[in-house]
Amino acid sequence: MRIGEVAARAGVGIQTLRYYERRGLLPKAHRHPSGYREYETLTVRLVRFIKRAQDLGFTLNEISDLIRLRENDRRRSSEVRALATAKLEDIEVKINRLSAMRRALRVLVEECACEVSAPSCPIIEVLDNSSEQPAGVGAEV
Amino acid sequence: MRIGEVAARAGVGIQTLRYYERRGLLPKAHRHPSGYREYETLTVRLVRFIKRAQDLGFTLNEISDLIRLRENDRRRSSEVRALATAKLEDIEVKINRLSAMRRALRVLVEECACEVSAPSCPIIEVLDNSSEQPAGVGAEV
DNA sequence: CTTGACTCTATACCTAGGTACAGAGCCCAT
DNA sequence: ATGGGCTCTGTACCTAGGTATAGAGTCAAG
Repeated sequence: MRIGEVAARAGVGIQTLRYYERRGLLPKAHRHPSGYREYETLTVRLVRFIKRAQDLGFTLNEISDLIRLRENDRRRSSEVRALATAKLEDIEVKINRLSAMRRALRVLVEECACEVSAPSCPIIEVLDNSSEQPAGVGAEV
Repeated sequence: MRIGEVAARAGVGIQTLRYYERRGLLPKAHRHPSGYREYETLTVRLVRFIKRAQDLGFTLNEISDLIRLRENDRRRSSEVRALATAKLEDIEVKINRLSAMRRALRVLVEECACEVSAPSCPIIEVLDNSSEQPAGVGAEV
């Protein structure tokens, strides 16, 4: 698969793929004698993963960490494990905060639905407290 | 409360607050005769909300929408409701994707814990499928 | 009544994450 | 064997979201 097809399938520009390669987010592509890059289909999924992780607020460096986690499984396991655990906590926090936002928005939608004005603003209120326990406690999905 | 205190409490720079005001994310601050801005304590929470929402992958424009939702509760309710519902769906998607990442990372942490190598990579695998369920919206990128 | 910390506006600059040329080399259907 | 459409490298440019600097005014403790 050549770069244009990967780009089309993953929904990004060609430049972006080359940029990711330079950044080390994508492995150096295998090259044809002509110099053309050749990709496996896995790459498409990898790129989609990157875009989604970005949409979840991770930076490219963080995403790089996440991706690298998969290659290292066995070797240097304590180090890898520490990183995975740290990322896991970040994710828990994000989930908690999003859950809080969801709750607030649901209240808002219901209020709008029955044309009754809100007593106070749920959106900001909820986020004040409900997000600092990254131990799978609050709001399971 | 003056701008420096708000900045310190919210954990951002002074410039950032002025920037948010210019962007319309924060309401125009009330002014002293001297020209100094005066803030209520609510502003600190509002700013923290903004930073957290950013960390969850929302742009300042999207955050602006979210903030504006609270003021509009009753009037133009169908419009507000539509926006709130749309945001709610974005949030569901994010939560689903984060949950998928969490599942994948948990697998990884457990594998590392017992020193056994992974059969395949959970991280990218999981994200392929598990994120498109909230109200049949086909994730555009 | 001065001195040091704070604030004002305006403008310039910075990083992250792309995106767009320019000029050249492939590929392949006609 | 050639023209249209790929791809290559390299460099320049762009947007979002700040961050820093300059030059001037303000506040309050000593």
